[in-house]
Amino acid sequence: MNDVKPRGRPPSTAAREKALAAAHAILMEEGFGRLTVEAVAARSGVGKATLYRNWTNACELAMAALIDGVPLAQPGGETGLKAALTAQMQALVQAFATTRGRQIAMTLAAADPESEMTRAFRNRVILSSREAGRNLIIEAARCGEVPPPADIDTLLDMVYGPVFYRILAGHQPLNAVFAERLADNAVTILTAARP
Amino acid sequence: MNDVKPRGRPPSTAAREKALAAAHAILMEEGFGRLTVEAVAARSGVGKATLYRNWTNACELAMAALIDGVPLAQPGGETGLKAALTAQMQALVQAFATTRGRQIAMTLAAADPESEMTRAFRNRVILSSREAGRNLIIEAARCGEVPPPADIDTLLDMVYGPVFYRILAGHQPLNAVFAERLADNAVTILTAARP
Amino acid sequence: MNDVKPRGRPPSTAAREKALAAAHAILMEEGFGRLTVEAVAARSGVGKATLYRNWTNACELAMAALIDGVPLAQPGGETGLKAALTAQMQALVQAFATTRGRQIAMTLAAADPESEMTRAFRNRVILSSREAGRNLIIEAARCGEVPPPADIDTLLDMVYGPVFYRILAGHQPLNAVFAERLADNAVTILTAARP
Amino acid sequence: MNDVKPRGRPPSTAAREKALAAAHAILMEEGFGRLTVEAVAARSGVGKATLYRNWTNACELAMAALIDGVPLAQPGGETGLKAALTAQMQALVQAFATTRGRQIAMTLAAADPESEMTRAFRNRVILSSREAGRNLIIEAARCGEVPPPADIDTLLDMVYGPVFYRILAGHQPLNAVFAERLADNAVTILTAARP
DNA sequence: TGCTAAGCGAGACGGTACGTCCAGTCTTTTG
DNA sequence: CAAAAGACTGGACGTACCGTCTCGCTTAGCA
Repeated sequence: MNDVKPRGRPPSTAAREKALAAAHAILMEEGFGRLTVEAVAARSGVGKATLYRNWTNACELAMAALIDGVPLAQPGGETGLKAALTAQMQALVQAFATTRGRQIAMTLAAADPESEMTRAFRNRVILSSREAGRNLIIEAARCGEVPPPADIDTLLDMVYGPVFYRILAGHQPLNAVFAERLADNAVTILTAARP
Repeated sequence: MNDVKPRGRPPSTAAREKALAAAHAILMEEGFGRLTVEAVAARSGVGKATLYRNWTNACELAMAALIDGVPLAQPGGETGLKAALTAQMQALVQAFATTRGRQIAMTLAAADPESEMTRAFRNRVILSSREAGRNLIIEAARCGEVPPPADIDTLLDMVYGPVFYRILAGHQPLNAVFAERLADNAVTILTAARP
Repeated sequence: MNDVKPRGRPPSTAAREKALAAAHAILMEEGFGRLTVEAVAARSGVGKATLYRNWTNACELAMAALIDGVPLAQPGGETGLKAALTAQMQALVQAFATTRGRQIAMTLAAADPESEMTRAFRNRVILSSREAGRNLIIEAARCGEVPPPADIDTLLDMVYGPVFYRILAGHQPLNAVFAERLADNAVTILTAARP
Repeated sequence: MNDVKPRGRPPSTAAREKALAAAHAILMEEGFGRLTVEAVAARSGVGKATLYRNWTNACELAMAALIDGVPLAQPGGETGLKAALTAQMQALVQAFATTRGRQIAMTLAAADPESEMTRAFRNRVILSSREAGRNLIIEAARCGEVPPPADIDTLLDMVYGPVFYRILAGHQPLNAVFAERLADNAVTILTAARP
């Protein structure tokens, strides 16, 4: 077993929470560029050393702050793949068509791609909706609503990738119509699979 | 007309070129995080003041350095939309499946979205391939090869967005098969338009 | 002979005058620390190259600007060495108990002591009053009013040095009483010379 | 009382000492003009921020470096005001007839006259010898060696001012004979007081 | 109850880069 | 051909954060 009681004062969860709250507030109010370790320390009242004890740099702290609060698409009672996918995409687009969306993209771009925290952030924030979509499609295929997809990963990227593409490039708006069209086209690809 | 001869010493194109070359080298050798104005000045022998006279910050300098050197998809003599699109996507994926790809994504994420330079960078580096794809599709529709697309913007985002999605999230590799599948699915959507 | 007609556009005395005027204004309004070549160029409309053609650096330009305008003690019709010396010292103290006094001290301290311009500045601005005092004393000795001084240079330094000492150290004010006491003590030293 | 324990890491005296030593070395080897904050940081290994935490600019740093190391005139066992004063003046002249003398004058001229550090510098470096001289004279008057001086401040300025005058203007050398003559004249003024 | 280990805030430390200012030089066009 | 205009390299400025390191003070489990 590995539950040897550690000696000494235990790490303070209060400090972690205050730090995350301050980081989140700075991200929303001032943006990723202002999210410095020093600023979080000053705003939260947590010492810099404590921050470095919990996160290796400001970027990881940002990711930790952003992980909480991304609303997971609740299943919903939609009937039919198209309706369910459309609902999920609209929720996603709404969640990312905000300040937070761009902050998330910037954070991910700046993060060390090898880091453990980056992996967790990707899975929890970027790819969780993609996995939800995968489940919808697999379920629909299991029910015989659509044929089993040939390359589901590419398909998923074609549904979820455009959202981040528009956040990054900003050439077109993120809105409900866009979400619907993405879902539509996904179903088109699925059903047009050669029999 | 507004072609009054400017007085004083004209800006040195040599300085600009040296700066861009140094910036490009740093980007490729050390990454976007090391592209500081100071480093470019030191490496290029160009004064910091001259750099600030030409670009407002290191990020714009990075964009300027990245604008040159992105290979535009040459038209190619492919016959048929699917072949042409596949060829273009494979070239794009090859171009971005490198260090440069991630650097470009990071640069764009870090850039001020309102800046003039950012707009130019987006158009020249991120969206130029998208416009090439648009031309391919419009031409195919004009020839009657496919029906005229209902929402070509969403369709284009579904083709080009996934490339940047994979660069950013890194959950799946960028390779030729992926490029082909994207092109395939795009044609599927186009041809499946309601009869 | 050396009067070969110079070819080309003759040096502009107007440029020199504008430069000196601007330098003087900056010295009085903003102080010696703000007297940069760039500031003089900007304020006077004279090109930097022209300034460097006429003065080797900002400090020399400052000295040139300060040379003009120091009021030479007019002989005055005072009778008697003590009265004449007192009058002269009071005029001097009045002239240096201003912004200009401190600027002059700073300029001299910052100047290259070997430079030609520094020598001229010293002679015209710092030492001219000392020479006037020397003349007063020599004249008085010639008239038999006082014995011929043993070491007139030390005596002169004891009269004029304290003025700059107080400017530099600022431990005591420069005023008319001080000027009078200096003159008194000088006469005391002169008359107390052992016969 | 006001002895609240300071929180946080205490300032490092080692850093201060290293900085002062480096500043002093630069002053002596390269002169006041080369005493930049950057140079002190580079030479001492102390961070720039630490320097700015302790001194507001390079000039104050220079003054701090010059304060230490000015040899205070040791009382000496001279008998008689004239001998004592001569000895003190000769020591002073010897101390200032070096590179240091001019550096000190330049530093004082360049300093902000209002600053706390400037005041300390003046008192410790410029005026300390003057106060020593004041004590000699007061003591001699107390012993009945000379009459009590009418205006001791002016007298002191006439003794010590000429030293800085010669440093600044450089029209005459600083040497032992000059020191002796200053002391002589001072005693002459003192003893010639109205009977 | 006291000991001891570890986390805590605060804040100074050596650094790196920032963006600005100015020095002094060089290269244009204008008078 | 000199003056003016102004861009150039170079270097110091003073600031902001970085990530590390003492400090003195909790806050716990262990003795």
